[in-house]
Amino acid sequence: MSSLKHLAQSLGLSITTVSRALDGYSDVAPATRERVRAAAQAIHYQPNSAARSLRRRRADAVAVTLPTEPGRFGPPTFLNMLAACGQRLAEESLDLMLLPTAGRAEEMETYRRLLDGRRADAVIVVRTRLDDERVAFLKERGIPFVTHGRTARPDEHAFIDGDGEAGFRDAARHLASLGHRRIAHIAAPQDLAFAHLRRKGWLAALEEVGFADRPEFTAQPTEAGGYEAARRLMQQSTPPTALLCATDSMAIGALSALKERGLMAGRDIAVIGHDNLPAAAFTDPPLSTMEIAAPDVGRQLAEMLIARLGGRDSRELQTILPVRQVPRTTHGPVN
Amino acid sequence: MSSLKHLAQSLGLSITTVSRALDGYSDVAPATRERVRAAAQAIHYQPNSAARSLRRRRADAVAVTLPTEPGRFGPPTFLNMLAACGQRLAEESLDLMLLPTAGRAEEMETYRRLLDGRRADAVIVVRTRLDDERVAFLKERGIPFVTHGRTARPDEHAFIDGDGEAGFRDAARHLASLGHRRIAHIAAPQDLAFAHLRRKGWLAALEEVGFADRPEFTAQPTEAGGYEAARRLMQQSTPPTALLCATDSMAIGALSALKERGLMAGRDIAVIGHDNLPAAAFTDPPLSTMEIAAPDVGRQLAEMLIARLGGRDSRELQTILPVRQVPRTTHGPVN
DNA sequence: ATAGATTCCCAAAACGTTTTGGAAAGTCAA
DNA sequence: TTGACTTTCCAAAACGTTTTGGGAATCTAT
Repeated sequence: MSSLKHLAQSLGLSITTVSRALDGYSDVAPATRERVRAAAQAIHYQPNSAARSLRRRRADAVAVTLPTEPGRFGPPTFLNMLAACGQRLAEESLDLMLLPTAGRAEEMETYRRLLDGRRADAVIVVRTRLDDERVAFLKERGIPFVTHGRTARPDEHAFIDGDGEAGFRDAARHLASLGHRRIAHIAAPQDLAFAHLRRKGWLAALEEVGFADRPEFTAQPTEAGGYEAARRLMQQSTPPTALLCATDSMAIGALSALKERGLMAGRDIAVIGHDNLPAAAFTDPPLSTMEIAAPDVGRQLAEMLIARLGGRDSRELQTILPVRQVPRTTHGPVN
Repeated sequence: MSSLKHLAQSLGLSITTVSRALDGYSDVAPATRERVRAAAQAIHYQPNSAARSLRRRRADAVAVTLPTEPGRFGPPTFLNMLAACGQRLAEESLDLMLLPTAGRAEEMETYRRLLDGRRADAVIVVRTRLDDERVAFLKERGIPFVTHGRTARPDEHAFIDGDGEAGFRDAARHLASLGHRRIAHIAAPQDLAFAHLRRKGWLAALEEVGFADRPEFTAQPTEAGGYEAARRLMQQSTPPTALLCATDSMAIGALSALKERGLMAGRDIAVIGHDNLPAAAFTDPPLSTMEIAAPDVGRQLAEMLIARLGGRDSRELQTILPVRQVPRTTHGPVN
């Protein structure tokens, strides 16, 4: 059964030598090495991963737990990011494990099982919350990890994030410069770090230009959430003239609500989203939005994880990516 | 280091007894069993997964390879399906590994590494193609697997799929009954099984009612693809009065192209998609579409995988889920 | 009291690698 | 020829489980 043993027997060599030949050690004669390699190739030899992990004391796997609280989904492009990340990890022969969890208790349980059982060497934290118990747990345990999005204490761990705060500040400023005086924010739940920062950027711009009126509504980061929020905001006695939405999904919902009230985005009211989803270019009218100005967040995330596994200090691994405005039609002036 | 050894020492028992106590064997005294369990709980004992896999000769993991050919992405809801699948698998303590691959050569390489190295016990095949070398490989190797979508020979393996053929047949029939005479199909690449079946359903309905005119255009299953296809189809001298789109993403792109030509979907032309994406309810006008009439495809997929791992015959594991029409506004009559 | 069951436990052998600590043979300098 | 190096190989010990095949008490039935 044992493949290495098999190989050794068929070659008349010891297991040790075969192993070392395949790993390219210098204490095996070049001729032998080649002979072993050829034989290994011939029988499609692949070291048994469990045995290797056991001996080398590492799993060669990275885990990402996926909170699937009902009604809350990540952006549709999330899988693409994971895919890019996984591809880079694969180059280091690290596998990506996807661990969906429902509810926080279950999530911590999963973490424990994972880490006490040495099933993964490192962890990716997504849908990061401002105050995130997962981060606390991982720090305490000393497991390498990178968060996608910041926590309230980002200086204490590795993370990668877009500069949503600047993006929303810039967008709100721009709207103000176009003459908007009532710039509303359609917010995502504020325990999520990205949602908090985007709101913060919006708020900063409003304070800056001295608008006391700061209409906002918080909803789930989905089309339905955006629809509901826009409907509510437009019901006010003096409704906003601009809607700055935490995500494109919300903006798409908002567009639909506006249409129902006979308003045309980009003419009667401004709408801006965030993410630049593929669908955003095809809404009616085409959605003005913003996006992280890096084509390969997933890959960079992987890179940081690899660095972390290689012992790099987490304080050197804190990336804030610039956010680029993608103006289309819906941000137009109202007056 | 060895945790089981640690436990044994601290309890004054043998490793064997501790192991068997935790596994609930009957040849350990109830009192001892409880003592061991308490101690294990106290130190958060989790069996080392590599050691366990090595000894039990199974990885307790299921792999899904994710083709990421440029320009082709899965539907945005794909991650949700995987999450649901992973959750069910977790209940059987099976982990889900996500292996993104670019290009088919790399994909087969990944399969080999995975299976020769005994890294996964079973495989999920997604983005199934009509003639799929992955399926051939897995069948030859005798690895349990389930495909998401059928191949050209679906009777020979386990699969789960929606009845896209019936869905598109029904939709086309309905359009014909509304008086449409030129019902076009916006198709996805025909090597993908789902795309082939949907086109087949459309074609069957047209043959049935005797329409000789069968306008169609094939594009990538994205908004951009749908946009391009719609534009092309509408340029014809006598353009179609209905667009049956392989996916909602394509339909969203098509809507945008129609709007540019001043056409209002649901009044001037009919549009129907497939998937019932969250965004489909919020397009303008709201998109008529269809969806798999099961809320838990991911879970069912997991269930089949588990059955397969339990030795169930693959011929008993072939699920075709009915497709339900979701009429909204865009399917309306043109005359 | 004794043979046979039953209950509770354990030593040791796997599983398939990697790595340690040599050993044997060959080379070279004196 | 001898001693010191090199080169090339290998036996054995891990890594932490699970499982096999008992063994020693204790209990039951005669």
